[in-house]
Formats: sequence, C-alpha cells, structure tokens
Amino acid sequence: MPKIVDAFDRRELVAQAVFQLIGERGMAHASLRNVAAQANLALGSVRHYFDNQAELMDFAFRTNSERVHVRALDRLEELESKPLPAQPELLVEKCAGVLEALLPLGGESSRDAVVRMEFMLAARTLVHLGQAALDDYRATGAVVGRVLMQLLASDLVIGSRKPVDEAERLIAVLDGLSLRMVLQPAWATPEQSSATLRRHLASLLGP
Amino acid sequence: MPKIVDAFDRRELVAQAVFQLIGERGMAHASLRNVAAQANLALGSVRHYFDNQAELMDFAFRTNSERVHVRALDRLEELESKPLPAQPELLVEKCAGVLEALLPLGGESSRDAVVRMEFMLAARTLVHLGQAALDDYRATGAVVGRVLMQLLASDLVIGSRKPVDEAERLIAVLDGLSLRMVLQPAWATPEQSSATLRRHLASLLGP
DNA sequence: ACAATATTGAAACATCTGTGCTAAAAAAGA
DNA sequence: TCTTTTTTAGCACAGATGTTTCAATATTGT
Repeated sequence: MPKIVDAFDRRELVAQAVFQLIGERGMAHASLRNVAAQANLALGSVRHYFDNQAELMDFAFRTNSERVHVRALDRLEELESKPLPAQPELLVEKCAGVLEALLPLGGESSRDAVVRMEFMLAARTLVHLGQAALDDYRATGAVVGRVLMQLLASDLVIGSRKPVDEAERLIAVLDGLSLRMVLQPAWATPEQSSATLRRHLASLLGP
Repeated sequence: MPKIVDAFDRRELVAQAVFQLIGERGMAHASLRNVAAQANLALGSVRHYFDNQAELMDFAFRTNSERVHVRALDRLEELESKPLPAQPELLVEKCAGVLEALLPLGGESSRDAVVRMEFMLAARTLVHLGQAALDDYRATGAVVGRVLMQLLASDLVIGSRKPVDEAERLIAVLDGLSLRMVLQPAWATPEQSSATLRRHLASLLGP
C-alpha cells in the first residue's frame, strides 16, 4: 500500500492557503495555481484532494465559518453553564465577550472575519456557495439569539422589548461593526467597536 | 470637425453597463469585454473613453457613490430647511426617510447598494479604488452625522448621549441592515429593515 | 525485493483577460 | 466635395485560469 497522507489534514492545509490569499489579496487571487503555490504544493496535488475549484471553495468557506462559530459557541456555553451575574455591568461584559468572537478584533479572528466577508459577498453570485452562506447565517443567528435570551431573561430589561426585534437590531450592529473593521481598519479600531457593542448591550438593559 | 459625442453621457452609459453587470453577476464579470457588450459598444469604443480598466472602475465607483449620496442629501436638506416636528414619531419618521436613501429598499436604490458593497469590498485589495472608498465613507459619515444632529438637538433626547458614540452605532446599524439585504434579500425584507431602523431611532429619543 | 497504489509533477488545451496597435468609418467644417 | 478628427472596429500578443490527461515518484504491505 502507498503513502497515506491524512486527507483531512491536507485539505485543511490547503484551506489555510486559501485564507491567506483571500485575506491578503482578495478572492480574485484565490486561483488554484496561487493556492497551490501558497501551500507549497503542485497544482496536481491540490486537484488530487479537491475535484473542483468549486469544491475547494465550498470546503474553505465552511471551514472558515466553522472556526468563527466554534469560537463563539465555546464562550457561549461557558456563559450558559453558570448563573447569570446580578449586576448589569457584569452581564453586559459576559455577553459582549461572546459576541466579540464574531468581530475582527485582532489576531486570528481578524483574518477569519475578512475571509468570511469575502466569501459571503462571493456567495451572492456564486451559486455553489449559496448553501454554505445560508448555513453560516443560521449559525450566527443562533448565537446571537441565545446571547440575547440571556440578556432579556435577566429581569433587568427595561420596557417591553420584543426579542425578535432586538435580535434583528443586534445582528445589524454586529454586521455593521464587522463590515467597517474589515473595509476600513484604520478608521474602525477594535477598541472603538468593542465599546460600541457594549454600549448597545447596556442600552438594552438600562435606559 | 468630426462627430462630437458628449463624452460625459458616454461615460455614464458605460458606467450603467458596469452597474448592471456587477449587480447581476458580480465584480468578477465586469471585464472590459463584458462591459462593452452590455453597453452595445465595441471593446475599442470603451477603451476610447477610458484609458484603463482602473480608470473605468474608479469612475463607475464614484458615479455610484454620488448617486446614493445625492439621494440622501436631497432629502436631508429638505429636512434641515423646515422646523423640526415636535412629536417624536414625526421626527423619527423624517430622519428615517433620509437614512433610508442609504439602504437597498427596492428600485434603483437596491441595485445601487449592491454595487456599492461590491466596490467597497473590492477597494480593500484594489489600491486604485482606495481613495474613492475613503471619499464614500466620509460622505455617508457626514449624512449620518447631520441626521443625528437633528435628532439630538430636539431636546426630546433622553439621558446624556454622546453624539459621536451614537453616530458610530447608527452607522453600524445602517451598514448591517444594508449588508444583510444585499447578501440575503430573501431573509431581510425592506419592511423589516425599515422597521428596525425606525425602532433604533425611536430608542434614541424615548426609552 | 517486489508490487500496488496513493501522491506528485508536468504538459497541453481552450477560454478569458487587459492592453497596444492599426485601420476603417463617420460626421462636421471648409 | 474635400479634409480633418473623433469615433468605432478589429486583430494580435502575452499572461492567467480551470480542466484534462498522462507519466513519474514515493511509500507501504507482502
């Protein structure tokens, strides 16, 4: 029997190369040849693990989406496992900590968010990425929804806010902050966005 | 002297073709040949009015950006020219009317917003579009800032909100709503986004 | 050592891209 | 009508892309 290279590892290594290329030079430069070069592989090798470019892109998209949401879900489950803090400030802090996993606040999460945005926009016209985009949307919707439940359940909430409405607004805030940091990182700093997110969450509790 | 075709009209006609292509098939398909075909022109003709593809894209970007902001500024100046309504509901309605010019709520504004988003993301890696993207950001920042001034000046505002902070948040809401409608028009309807925007504005006045 | 087969490498093909260059067509002044 | 100059059209080139095809390499079980 021949050499057995763990196919999963190999595919993820190629996906990493895709992320690097998209992050630094944009989706247009994520060609098979560029990806192969970035991963130090031959074009034939890449095509041995992925039948199509479409399959490669779908895999990379889903891998990226999973990375982001796993980060958020880890923090979320840690939040849900403990009793909620009684003070509003602490509660806001906890919830913001979860949601910040969805923002490009530096390090790995920054490149992930950029790549995710590129994939999302690409999925608008590349039909074979449509399902992955839908799955991504559902995943972030679930995260935001669960965080919001924690907030609104803590009888600290003022007035009668409809959870669905506030989820819609909170998702908009998150997407907007994310978009701005991706497109104009010089203008939208992590500290600024972080603070804006916290202010928004606080405004859901106090007036 | 030869035939004199109004160069401005011609350039805008070509830009229209660019918008159509980007809106329907994405930035990647906005090649010179596709643009020429879409505009019923020969490749040589397009190149007669634009030296580069870079120049064409820059012109199209700025034309698109101008369309969006002119729509908003028209409504804004009409708002600023009259005394502010005393009732909170009417004030919110007026301000929302201005800001809705920045959202893809159907008709021409929908395609404009989609195209604008594609250009913005493209400008992240295409350096020759960087300046146009910056100018666009400044323009929407100015619009949002002026609308917010109207709101906060109307001694209806509750608590002590810092205008800069609220501008940041409002821009995020607008960008987020816009992004979602562009990427998932089936999930984010105009009515929904419109309502969310109004709720956000109302929350700046009442608790 | 040998054979089987996953893995790699490379060449070729058709298509598309931006750009440079040249020449035809067309229209308005003389 | 003739001339001038914009406008249009088309060819050609070099480069890049996805895909197909086929041969060479390398590694593991026997």
